[in-house]
Amino acid sequence: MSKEITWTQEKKTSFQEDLLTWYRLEKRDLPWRESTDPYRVWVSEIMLQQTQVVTVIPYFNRFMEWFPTIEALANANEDKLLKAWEGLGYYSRVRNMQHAAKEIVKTFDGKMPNKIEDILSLKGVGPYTGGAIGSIAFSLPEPAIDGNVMRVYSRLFCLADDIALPKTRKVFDRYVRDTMSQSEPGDFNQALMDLGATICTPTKPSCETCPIQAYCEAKKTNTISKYPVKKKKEKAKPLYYVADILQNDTGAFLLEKRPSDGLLADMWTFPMREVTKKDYDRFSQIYDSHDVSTGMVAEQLNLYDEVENIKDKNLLGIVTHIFSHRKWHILVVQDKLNGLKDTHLTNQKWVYLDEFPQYVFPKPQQKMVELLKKSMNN
DNA sequence: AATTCGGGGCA
DNA sequence: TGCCCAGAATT
Repeated sequence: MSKEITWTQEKKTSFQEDLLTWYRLEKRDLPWRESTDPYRVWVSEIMLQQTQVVTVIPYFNRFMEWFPTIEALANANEDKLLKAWEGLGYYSRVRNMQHAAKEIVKTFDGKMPNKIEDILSLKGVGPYTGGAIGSIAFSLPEPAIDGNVMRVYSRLFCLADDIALPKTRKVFDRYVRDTMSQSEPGDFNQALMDLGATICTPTKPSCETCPIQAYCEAKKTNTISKYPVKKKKEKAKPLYYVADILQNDTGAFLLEKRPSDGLLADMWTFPMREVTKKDYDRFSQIYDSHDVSTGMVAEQLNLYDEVENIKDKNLLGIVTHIFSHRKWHILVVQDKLNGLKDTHLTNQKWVYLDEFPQYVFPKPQQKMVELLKKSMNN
């Protein structure tokens, strides 16, 4: 079924040397490369999942200050932990990491285990991250196959397997395992990542400066642009919401904690409710056609009866936010009367503006707060 | 095997 | 806009 690897041992060796030589010369200077301490490698690899290097750097430095050791992570306060991750996304990553840290303290004497099976047993550590930790921290000859590596190898061997399919990772595993450096697996894996990030890029790769162009089948056959093969993703499904900004007579705002599972678990937002696209459109069209810098009252537009749920509200603005699989459209409204409304829901809380930084806000909420602050300055 | 998890960088 | 990013867990 899949192609055989036809490289001689001599070719493999010289390929590895060319790649490693380039890496020693050109490798990026990154905070987590100051050492190969397993904890630092682990934290960086988790943060780097589906996240670009430039985004991770400040988060990584702060995280290491706040939680310098595995034990510190295991014992960390949950709110502080989530706060350290605020804005980074995929929040289950940090919950899983603490779960794993506790496991390491309990089962592995507080030290990252050095056997690949044990590393892979940790919550949140999959084939990629396990290979990265194993190879970089413990020099285990394990591949670390991510999007970069699949792109590089798909071109190197003209592999047309759809890299969006789960089973394709096994194909690449075989190729990388068979061609990687056994003596310096950590540098080899990191070299592939750097190559994918700086030379063998998705569009317009710099083949002229590529240290392994002589080995590249796609370069030889002038088919670079055909690789990697990847099925297109579904578009994000649009969802429509109204968010209420309510303020009590002491000036505090009502916040609501999201459920413990699902999207943005345990994070705080203004109370939101889903509305139909029809209701959303009606109101947002009106919004588009008017100056909203001073806010607008639906009531004044005789839409009182047409726009259910949002009458009596001042529209502060619209927040949109794109996740990987859905797109939120949020009408942000404020009760036009500074109401004396109260709440008895346990997942809600009255919070003053200057206390907001103590709460973990996902991006859409941060955007809504910006709208609120802007309106308060007018 | 398909879906569900955020958010930003960049043409 | 659409694509990609040092992916893993859940269903």
